[in-house]
Amino acid sequence: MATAASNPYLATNSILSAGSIVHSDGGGGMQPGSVAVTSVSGGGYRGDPSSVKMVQSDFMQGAMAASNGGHMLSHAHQWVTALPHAAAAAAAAAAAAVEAGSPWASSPVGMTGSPQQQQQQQQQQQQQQQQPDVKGGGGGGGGRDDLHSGAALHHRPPHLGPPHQGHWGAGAGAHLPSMASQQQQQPLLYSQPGGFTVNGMLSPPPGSQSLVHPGLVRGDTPELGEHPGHHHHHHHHPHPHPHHGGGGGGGGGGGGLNSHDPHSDEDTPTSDDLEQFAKQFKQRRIKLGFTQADVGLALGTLYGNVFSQTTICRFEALQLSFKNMCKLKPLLNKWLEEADSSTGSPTSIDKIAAQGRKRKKRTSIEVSVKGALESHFLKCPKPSAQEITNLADSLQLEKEVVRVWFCNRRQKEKRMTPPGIQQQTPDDVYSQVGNVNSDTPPPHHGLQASVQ
DNA sequence: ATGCATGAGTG
DNA sequence: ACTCATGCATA
Repeated sequence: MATAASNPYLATNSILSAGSIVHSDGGGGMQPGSVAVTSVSGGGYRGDPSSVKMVQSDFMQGAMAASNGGHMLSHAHQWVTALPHAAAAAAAAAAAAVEAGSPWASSPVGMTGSPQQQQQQQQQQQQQQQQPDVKGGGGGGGGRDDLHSGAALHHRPPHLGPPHQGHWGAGAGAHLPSMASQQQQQPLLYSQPGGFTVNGMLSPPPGSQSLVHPGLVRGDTPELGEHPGHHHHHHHHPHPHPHHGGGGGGGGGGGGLNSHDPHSDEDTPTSDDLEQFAKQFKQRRIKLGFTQADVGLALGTLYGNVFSQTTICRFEALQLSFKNMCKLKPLLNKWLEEADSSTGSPTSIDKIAAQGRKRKKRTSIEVSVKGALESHFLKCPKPSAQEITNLADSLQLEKEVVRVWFCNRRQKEKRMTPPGIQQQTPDDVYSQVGNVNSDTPPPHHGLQASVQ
């Protein structure tokens, strides 16, 4: 629509324009109430070309793209600008630093029915190993995706599943114990530049060797068990679980060692575990006085993977895919341990700032339009290119916007935590026994409980 | 807390 | 072009 026509994005750089005007797409068709507007934030973005320090993750991506021949998928149009030159240099450095040795345990796994299957068996596990490369801990180089595991990727039988997408939490039902394929990512710690102590908030105890045990020992893994027989018994016990000690303090002196949770670190997390953990995590985090953002940064300084507030938030709310939850749990768990062990640490977090990437301004879609999209989604979650085009046309939105909307919508369906399914009372155990596949009805969100 | 966006990896 | 993991920018 107008936006497309006017092509606001390229203009760019214009941060200046921002401030006050909304880019007028007006020309064409902006009628109140019918189109999407893209809002401009006051500052636009903060591009700081001079910043040498980039967030690792971004940096990595940039580097990779570059090395790829710089061929980023060309989308319709790119709103981004080129990468800062700094990236290149940094990349080189990182590359040099890279060294092999990825201790990733390869867990042989087998996982089969993934809890979240979709009606069409598309590729779901493809992403299991998204980044095979080893990137060592070079100075700072850890990318965000250094983890990931499993190497095994075997196609699963196309058993057509029920058209339901299982929400893992939901049904609570069947969580198979074995969907694991978990990995443990290597904790690469990057060597910090000498004299530059960037430790996050918690200073690791002097002999902190903590992170380095990859733990690959566990015998190989079980193969899993996905019994074809699909008899899933879900128990779904609410297990109130014994809190592990903690307590803050409690233990102070002790020495105690009861360590607690049965499933603490590595072991296959089950949905319940995750749910449990997330809850506890949030609670402790708050108690300790950290924000979600703090945690995200701390993970970066501690383990080399920075995460945003968003991700932490989603983790706590269980709004990530099962796999993703599993990936993050160990890291957060580690943080938690460190965090509450260190009393009164000076939460010093150095701000890393900046990334100089420009993003397309967020388009806000009108409610009415959203409604329309919703309806279409119900009818057809995966519209063809052509359909997207018409739809976009009729709604007066850019095609790209519509496409993305659908992608995001699908993701939302997948990750589930239909808010609402948290844990129910023990009684429900009975109720579930019979339904083999109790598909989770569309969890209309609506109730979200926990507040923060 | 979430909506829209980007990009790597896969077909 | 899609899925998935993530995150900036917002509400």
